[in-house]
Amino acid sequence: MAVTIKDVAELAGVSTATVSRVINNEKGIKQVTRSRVLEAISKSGYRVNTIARSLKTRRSKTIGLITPEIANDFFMNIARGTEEHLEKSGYSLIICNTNESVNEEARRAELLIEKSVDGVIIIPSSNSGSHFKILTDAGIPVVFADRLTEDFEADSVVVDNQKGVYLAVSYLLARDCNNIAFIGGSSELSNARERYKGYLQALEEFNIRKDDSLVLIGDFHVDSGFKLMKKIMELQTPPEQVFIANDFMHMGAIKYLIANGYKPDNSPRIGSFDDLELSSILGYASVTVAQPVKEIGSKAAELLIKRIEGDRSKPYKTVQLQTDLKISRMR
Amino acid sequence: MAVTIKDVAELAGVSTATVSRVINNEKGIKQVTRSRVLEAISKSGYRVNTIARSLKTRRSKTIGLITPEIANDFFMNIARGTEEHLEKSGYSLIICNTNESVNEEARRAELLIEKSVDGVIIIPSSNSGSHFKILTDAGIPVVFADRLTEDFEADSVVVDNQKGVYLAVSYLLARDCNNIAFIGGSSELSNARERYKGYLQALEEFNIRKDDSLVLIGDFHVDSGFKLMKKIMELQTPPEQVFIANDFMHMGAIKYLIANGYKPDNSPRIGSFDDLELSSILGYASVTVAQPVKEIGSKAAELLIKRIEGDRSKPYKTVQLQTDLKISRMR
DNA sequence: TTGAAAGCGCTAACAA
DNA sequence: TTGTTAGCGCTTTCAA
Repeated sequence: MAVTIKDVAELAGVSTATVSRVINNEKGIKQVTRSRVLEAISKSGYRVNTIARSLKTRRSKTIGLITPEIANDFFMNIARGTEEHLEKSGYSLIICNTNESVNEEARRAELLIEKSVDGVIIIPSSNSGSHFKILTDAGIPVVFADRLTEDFEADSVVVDNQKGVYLAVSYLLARDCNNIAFIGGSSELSNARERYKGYLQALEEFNIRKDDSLVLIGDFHVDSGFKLMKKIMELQTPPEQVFIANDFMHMGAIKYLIANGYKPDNSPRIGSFDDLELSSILGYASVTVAQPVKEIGSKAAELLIKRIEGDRSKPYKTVQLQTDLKISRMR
Repeated sequence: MAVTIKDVAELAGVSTATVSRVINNEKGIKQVTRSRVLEAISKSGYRVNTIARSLKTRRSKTIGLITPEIANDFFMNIARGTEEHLEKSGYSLIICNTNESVNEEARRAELLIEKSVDGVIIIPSSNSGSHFKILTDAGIPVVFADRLTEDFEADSVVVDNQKGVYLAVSYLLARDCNNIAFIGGSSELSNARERYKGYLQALEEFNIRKDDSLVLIGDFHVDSGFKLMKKIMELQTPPEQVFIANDFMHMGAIKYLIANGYKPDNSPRIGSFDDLELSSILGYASVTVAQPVKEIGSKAAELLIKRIEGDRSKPYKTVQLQTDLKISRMR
């Protein structure tokens, strides 16, 4: 049986209330008493029982992260930002993997309520978020990260996807090229939609008619990048540039090119969203829209803690982080 | 204020004890009573408060994962395996990032005790594990994953590192080559040591004298792979093969080769531990020792749950998973 | 500046 | 088969 506040109280010859006060660093305690308690604590090897504390205070100092995938570099960089920030404020992180399933999202939300988490950060796996209402109904604040849903509003941290792509594509258009394919993601994802908008916006600005055969929609996974790049290379005249809307599809596309003997100088240049370790070194890259991934996570944590510890009634707040255009090289 | 077991009891016209029994699916309850309670539960929107339950039962149904890094593909694949397994058994996962710092490891262990986790899975960041003793002292079972420590014993799940490398290197030696460099990791890490042993074992078997200029030790990160590959290519006569002991250094090495214009046919072939998405496609790879990453995590979870729910006094158990040798192609 | 005591929501003897 | 009740370890009034 572990040592409790009661043991400490006896040892120090004070009441449990006093021990509690010392633990919580309250003031209005005589210095002598405090040090007597502190000594009893270290002598006895006392450790708070946060479960008991939570039951009383109704705060678990734990927050949940609902993510479509746990073994995913991008999401886990968000998680890292979150964890670091929370850590500083004394919160722990429960990670829930949903495998991109809405059902799982709902189940995990339920579970997190039962765990009495103080707040939840969600990277939604689709457009629908109404199943997260149970969280706010239970009084648990929610922050969306990276993506938004269409039917549920909350605080959120996203990147300016449209602008990022717009700047990249128009950079390319302003140079040699007016022939840019686009490999995008499902319209189920807000960020995929925004990125596509950025592409269209750039075309429009340069008075270029959208060519439907150059717009391909994948699912943000490696395989689909591979397949769609194949489609592009099988066009009668492949474009000079291909803009790919996320890193995994980018990876797949490069795999296709390499596997089929397309060297950087006899294949389209690749513009992309997200940094990809090897890509620029391989020599296919033209431009890259880099996003502040960790910051998405830390900012989300910041927003969430503000909600938890501060005013919950304020209007929802959306933080939009800016991307960074990196020029690799042109043809 | 959330609805409690008491509210449900009143609504159903039974005692709280009965409600508790229904919630916990105990038998020996009249069918009528059970359904009346169930109805009251769904009508009232009752949800268990696991905090209160934990305080009473002294089980939090939560386990901690202490990992050197959270945004790391390898570790998070372990985490994924763990999460999936735990999920099925009704446990949640608190993830703690230690940034490869022993101090942080100790801090996080402390924190996890306060959180009353039922068990902890640790991917240690070094040889020393004595600071984890506080966990077992507090009655919390521990399982090491991927690596072992020298001064603290516990259940563990590792891969047969030595054999994996031994098989790979001797495969190479049995073919054309007797000229294999080795890029390894710090002797602070048990897996790095084992892999090196495997290299030595293979050399010995083929009666090849170890050439110290061909053994380079890095830190398992990308940069060090880059630098060490550079060193190798600057040798008077670079070796025919280089075996690289982890995926990040492998990545770094390939980066170096590409950045410096070494094509697959004018550079050493690369044998490696861990699969690397692009490597075999790029054409540098000779052999790869693939490890069952997710399984490390799920097996660790399995062991841990057994300890938690079963006998704690049995001798420590080490599960050694086997690797898989993948032949890419020879020169 | 300190202590007594109630109670957070649940489970588990024990009694009926 | 069900109910009564004590209590898990803590915080927090309220009173002293």
